[in-house]
Amino acid sequence: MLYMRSVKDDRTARAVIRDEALRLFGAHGPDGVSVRQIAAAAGVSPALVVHHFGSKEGLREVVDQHVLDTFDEALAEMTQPGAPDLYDPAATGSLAEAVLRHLPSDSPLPGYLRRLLLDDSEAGRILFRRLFTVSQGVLSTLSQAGLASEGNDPAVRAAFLMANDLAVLLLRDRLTEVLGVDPFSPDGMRRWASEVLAVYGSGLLAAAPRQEEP
Amino acid sequence: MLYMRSVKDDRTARAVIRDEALRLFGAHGPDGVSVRQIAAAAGVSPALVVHHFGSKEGLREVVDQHVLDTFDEALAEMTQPGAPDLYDPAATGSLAEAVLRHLPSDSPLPGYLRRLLLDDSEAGRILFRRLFTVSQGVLSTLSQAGLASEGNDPAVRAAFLMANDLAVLLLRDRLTEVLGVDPFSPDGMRRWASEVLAVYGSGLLAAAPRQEEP
DNA sequence: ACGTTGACTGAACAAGTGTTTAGCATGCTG
DNA sequence: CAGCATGCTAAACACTTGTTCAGTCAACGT
Repeated sequence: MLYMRSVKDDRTARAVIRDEALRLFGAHGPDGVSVRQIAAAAGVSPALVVHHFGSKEGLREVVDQHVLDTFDEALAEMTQPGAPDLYDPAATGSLAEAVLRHLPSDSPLPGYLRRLLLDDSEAGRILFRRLFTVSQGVLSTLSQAGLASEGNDPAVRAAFLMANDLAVLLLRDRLTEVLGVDPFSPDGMRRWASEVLAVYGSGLLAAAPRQEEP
Repeated sequence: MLYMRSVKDDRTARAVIRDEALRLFGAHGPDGVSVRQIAAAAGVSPALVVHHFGSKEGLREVVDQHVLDTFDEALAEMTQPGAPDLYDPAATGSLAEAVLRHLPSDSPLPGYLRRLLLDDSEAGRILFRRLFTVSQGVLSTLSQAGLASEGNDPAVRAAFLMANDLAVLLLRDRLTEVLGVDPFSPDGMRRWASEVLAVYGSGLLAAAPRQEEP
């Protein structure tokens, strides 16, 4: 448990520290992890952590920025080339899901993004604002395409859709427990998206259509 | 700042400690608050805290239980007598809001409930399960009254509605920032509920009706 | 009046925190 | 080769943490 770095690892020690910090911060929060734990996970001495990043706070800022960059990259990837996913009405409520599908299933990024959104940090504010802008853009595009209405209060409607979307990420573990299925698993995503689509499509009142077989 | 207790305060010191812990835990999380800070806020010595509660962990458990009890009380109040709020279709998406309206606007309870839902604690699991059951009950009742459909996947639909509802609580500060209005303020609740009602009523596609004037 | 119980405090303790310092290699550059 | 920066560590520092201990004070029952 002391030395976590595998024998073949061409990342610099600095990168290893950053990655382990990302993983541990995401899992337990910055206050729930000590510099010594990060150092042990990275297989280095505690002093090296502060040597590379100045302080624990400095490390946190670097990780924040790194996560923000990675997220932007993933977002740009799916918003630029053809963008079949984003502006598909069937994908309306799964913006976050779409981003997460671009990541390995054991990625520490979702957990860290979750904390960014929940904790009161500058990076979190930036992230949230960016997501809100995207949500507004999607709603606007759908509206112009005649696939949705912006409603009486477009800003609130965009916020509502985004909040609903993020709720799955924020409450993932809890939902997994009561539903018996991880909403981010293939099966869970199918079931969740199906209901979201039904409600967004024609409201709560509409009679349930037959289960469609693909 | 040292002695927070007002001169007239008939609560026992034990109750004062519990209340201050509730407030501080809700604001900064149990790990973000020291026993000394709680003691100072309550105007007592740190030793008295552990004298009454055994340990910091013991205090946390008592506060958890206290919050759970208070919440159940508030829930029972609005689910029993006539229950005009709960099973009103116009109140579908505002279960949490309805509970919060029963509290003073500066109550520390919402913040603590938020942490219960987000952190991985036993009390949080119980709370979430309880909320899920209520959501299922509401959906079932609305369905029997012909005011909503349970959809193809009633459990997921109930979870979806609950998650959307809770998202406002979890993201309150962030939403306040991008929208410029607190979604729990009278104005914010009106705007938010209006969009929720519109979407739940007839989906995203429906044309925006005229703003209704009461 | 005495003794016991309970609320309560100041001081101390062991453990863990982030950070500093001095020093050891190693490898590049003059 | 000398010199200097770089990556890195062990040890220590000052501080905070939760908790313990000995003891004071007031209230209450006998």
